[in-house]
Amino acid sequence: MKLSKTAEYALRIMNYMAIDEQKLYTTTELFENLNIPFRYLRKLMIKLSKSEILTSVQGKHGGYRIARKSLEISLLEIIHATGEDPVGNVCFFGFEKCAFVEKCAIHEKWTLVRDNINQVLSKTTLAEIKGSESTSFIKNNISILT
Amino acid sequence: MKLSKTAEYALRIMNYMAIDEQKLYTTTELFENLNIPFRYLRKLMIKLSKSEILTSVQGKHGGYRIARKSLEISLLEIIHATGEDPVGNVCFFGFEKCAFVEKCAIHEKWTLVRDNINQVLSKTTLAEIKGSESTSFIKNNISILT
DNA sequence: TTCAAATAACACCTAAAGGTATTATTAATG
DNA sequence: CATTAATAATACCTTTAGGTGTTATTTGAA
Ligand code: SF4
Ligand code: SF4
Repeated sequence: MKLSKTAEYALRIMNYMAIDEQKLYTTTELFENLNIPFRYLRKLMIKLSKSEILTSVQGKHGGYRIARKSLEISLLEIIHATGEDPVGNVCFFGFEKCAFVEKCAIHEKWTLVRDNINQVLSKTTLAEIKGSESTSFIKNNISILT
Repeated sequence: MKLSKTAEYALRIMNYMAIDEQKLYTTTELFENLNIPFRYLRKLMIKLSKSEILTSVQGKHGGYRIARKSLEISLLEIIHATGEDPVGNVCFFGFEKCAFVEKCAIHEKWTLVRDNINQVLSKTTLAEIKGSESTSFIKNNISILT
């Protein structure tokens, strides 16, 4: 189970910003800590700021601040803010309409798998997983502004 | 949880061919029943035939036959035959190396999700899910040879 | 009132998955 | 031995996710 890069990035961002919900974070600070391509990060921040989970402040000394109640939102909602749906409600074989006359033997099993994913993502809140200063990220890679 | 199109196609193919493990199936027959783009299907069949889960017979009256023990292989192995790995063993946030000093709160939960997917895909055999003549596919869409 | 430091907007580029097209090869059969 | 019906091989096209580049706008402060 791999989430899309974009979803992973959004989760990194929110997880990091949740450390201090008062603070205004600049894209540069996020870039230096989260190892996300700089310009892609900017684009993503703009997208996320349009979706109620964080707000932007323009101008000098501007930045982004996590929305008040973002700590109580689920990981699934964060992913949804990127415009994706990692769970879906699709056929195991990818058929548009069920192709079998009767349900095939994998149908229920697969439904349980999807339910499991859905549960974890929709019941886990940002507050539960957020990092802290002491568990801050290790910069694995050299980050260079492009 | 959506598998890739290619993985879904491979599963459709194997599931269908498992109905009669003796039979030699032509690409045309598969195309007419599985709603997979014709030329993409051909390419995929060649790929699958190189991976021990099915064998090809060339020439007139040729086709593909499911490998003897394919009924006992897992769904995961079928997906692997397409060159993909739907489970992975990656960080929830997509970090290459773990970015936290200590494991974050989502790590274990996400490991369980991946384990669940892995269990279902690796423990379910083709024999368990295979269709039969009576539960054959309904052709939802008009299929046109291109 | 100008400068600097931030976000916003828009357009473009790249890589990978998915899908097509064409030609070559194989082998049964009249 | 030519025909035909199948797979094999190779190359190319299309769409989309991911990533870059450039210019405009906002706003605090020298
Ligand atoms: S019964 Fe089988 S074919 Fe039908 S929707 Fe479920 S998984 Fe797909
Ligand atoms: S502990 Fe957290 S950051 Fe580290 S590998 Fe696990 S999910 Fe990723």
